[in-house]
Amino acid sequence: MSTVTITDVAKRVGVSVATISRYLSGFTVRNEEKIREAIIELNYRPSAAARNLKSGRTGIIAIVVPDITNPFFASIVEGAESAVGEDRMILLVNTGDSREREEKALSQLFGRVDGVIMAPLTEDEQGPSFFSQFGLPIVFVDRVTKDGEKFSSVLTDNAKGAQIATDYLISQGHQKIAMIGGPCSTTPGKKRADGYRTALRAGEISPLDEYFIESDFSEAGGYAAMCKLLEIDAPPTAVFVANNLMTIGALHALRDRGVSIPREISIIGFDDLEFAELINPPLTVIARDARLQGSQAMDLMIKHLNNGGATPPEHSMVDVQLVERGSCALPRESQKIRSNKIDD
Amino acid sequence: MSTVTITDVAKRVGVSVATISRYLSGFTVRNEEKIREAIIELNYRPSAAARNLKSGRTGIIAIVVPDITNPFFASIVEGAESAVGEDRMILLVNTGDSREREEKALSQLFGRVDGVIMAPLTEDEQGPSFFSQFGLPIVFVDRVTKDGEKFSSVLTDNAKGAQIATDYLISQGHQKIAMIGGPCSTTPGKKRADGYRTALRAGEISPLDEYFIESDFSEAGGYAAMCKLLEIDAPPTAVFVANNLMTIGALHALRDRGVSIPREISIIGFDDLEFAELINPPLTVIARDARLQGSQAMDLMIKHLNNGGATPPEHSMVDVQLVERGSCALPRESQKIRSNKIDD
DNA sequence: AGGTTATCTGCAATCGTTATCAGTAATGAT
DNA sequence: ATCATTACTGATAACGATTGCAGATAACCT
Repeated sequence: MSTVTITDVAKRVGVSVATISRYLSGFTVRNEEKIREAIIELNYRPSAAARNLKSGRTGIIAIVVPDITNPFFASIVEGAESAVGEDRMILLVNTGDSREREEKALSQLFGRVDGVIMAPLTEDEQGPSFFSQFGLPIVFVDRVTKDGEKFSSVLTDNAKGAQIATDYLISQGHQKIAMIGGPCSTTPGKKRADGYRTALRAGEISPLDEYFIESDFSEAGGYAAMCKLLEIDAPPTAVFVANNLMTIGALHALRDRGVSIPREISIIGFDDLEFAELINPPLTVIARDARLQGSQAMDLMIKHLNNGGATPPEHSMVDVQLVERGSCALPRESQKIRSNKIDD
Repeated sequence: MSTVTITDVAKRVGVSVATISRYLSGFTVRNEEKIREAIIELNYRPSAAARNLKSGRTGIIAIVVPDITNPFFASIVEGAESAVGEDRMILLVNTGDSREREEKALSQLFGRVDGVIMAPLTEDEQGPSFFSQFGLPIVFVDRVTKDGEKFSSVLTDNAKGAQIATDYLISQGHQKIAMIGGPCSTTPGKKRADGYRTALRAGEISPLDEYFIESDFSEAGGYAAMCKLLEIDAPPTAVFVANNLMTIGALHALRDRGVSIPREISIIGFDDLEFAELINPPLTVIARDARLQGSQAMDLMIKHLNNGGATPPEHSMVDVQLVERGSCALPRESQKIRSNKIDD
């Protein structure tokens, strides 16, 4: 039924396939009217496969993210989608934080897409030219890898964000400031930890190993990390949590143990949440425009493709800002927690 | 560089392209070892485009959703992704609630994908065989259209969910029960409104027009609707909100006006939220397994494709359940609100 | 009308793969 | 040694579109 080819249209009109093809490509041809009619009557749609084969272009850009249910990545995807334009589409790959799937996806993507926008799982672990081997144009978003220099990227100012968060806590009088971080093998994990330590040192507080927990950017990880922090002899009076999912986990942990925010502990998250104002107290966060990151990545990719893949890598940086709400306050109650713990 | 074809491999090994092709398809050939080596050395990857052209299959399944940043749809996508299997991939289209983009996507998808899993925007408005015209296998998820009978679908038991929610409010003693609904042109919008009314009648409460607001499933819509409800002379003592985004909006509205939940008003949402336990009070909702809906839809699609597209449409239904938390209570304070309003 | 452009046209090659078909080599049976 | 069977191979025609080339038609000028 739906196997109408350009030949069928040509026969119907009584011209050669070349003429139909030219009509489709926008050239002026003699029987435009009849061709238009024939196409509609036959319900002809050009075969994408055949076009790809001839042109080598697919009109599809892949976007590879670790977890689409993370609102941050969903926003990146939405941003990319909004910038993709009329004549291209997005192919989504959700790697589910599996490196194996990430690699398989990349190799399957070859030939199916014109380019890949991706948030890679880790910086290290792969060889230095791991991503080059696939022969695909890549734009990294949110995270880079060792061969980051070879490809364009759109990052957040992670270090700055972490620094602002930590500074803010210091300015409120906190000294015992903990951090629940992401994997240091990832760009945001590493940079945010750096920013945290830089701010501490600038505030003449020496970073304690005990107060830094390297977690995994997941809700469960945030939960576990917060529990661990609460069990320390001298628990922190404030915690900076390095991403949204871990923040949710941390909040759950605090809620389950009945720890009051910000009376007993102050908390600041990285990445805003749709419901940050709705929780009690409203959550103070470091926010950034994820949609913008996605659309910028797409812009970079399209620019690259439209230039025949001849553009040099470009690196862009999205700004962060502090959104003050109610989850941080003076550390006046910190003694109380400590004495409680000593009773155990 | 990356233009290594099957011919190159054949030359290298000293056999014909046919042999290489057969090797790739799993037949036993004489020089397996040499072929394997040559493929690796040359970094040969079969052209997806050429294969598509020959076979007519792309190995790609599209998933079309109105809004990927809605956690519900993100979960559907994740579920579908998890069930897609080794040899297929997912192409995501985010229509942004635009019917124009939905239609354009569908026509662009033809030939690029083997099938489409979609949550259509509206049931009506399009002609009865609108979706048939594209000649694509479709599985509807969450929503159906007029030609729903022709295609498989995976729906939620929307009416039942709405009924349970309303019953629950009635059982707590509420009489003035409002609903913030979705567009009645959509399946969930219509069915949930039906369930709400059915439950009211069963409880011998006659549905008031004033208490039913047809909104648009968006956060802003939920906000506006809740504001409207609060301005009624005899405002409701309980509200059933028909989806997650509108619930967020409604909560924001209540918060902005300082209305206390559940003291002054009880609220129950449709679709659970990651943070439902974190808000104050924890939100009572009707929950369902969105991931499961996604994976079931994918299963149906794959089954259909593997049978050569010869399977009859199947319709499956995902169950709902009440998750009691703290946002609903007895309507004891309702008089107070009313008297306030009379003062105006 | 005749000659020169300017437009448009059809033919056929091409993209990289798979499937068909006829053919060759190896094996086994007699 | 002959023939039948099996197991593999290579040449080639598709798949459906695009494009360079050469030829045809139309338009334009004197």
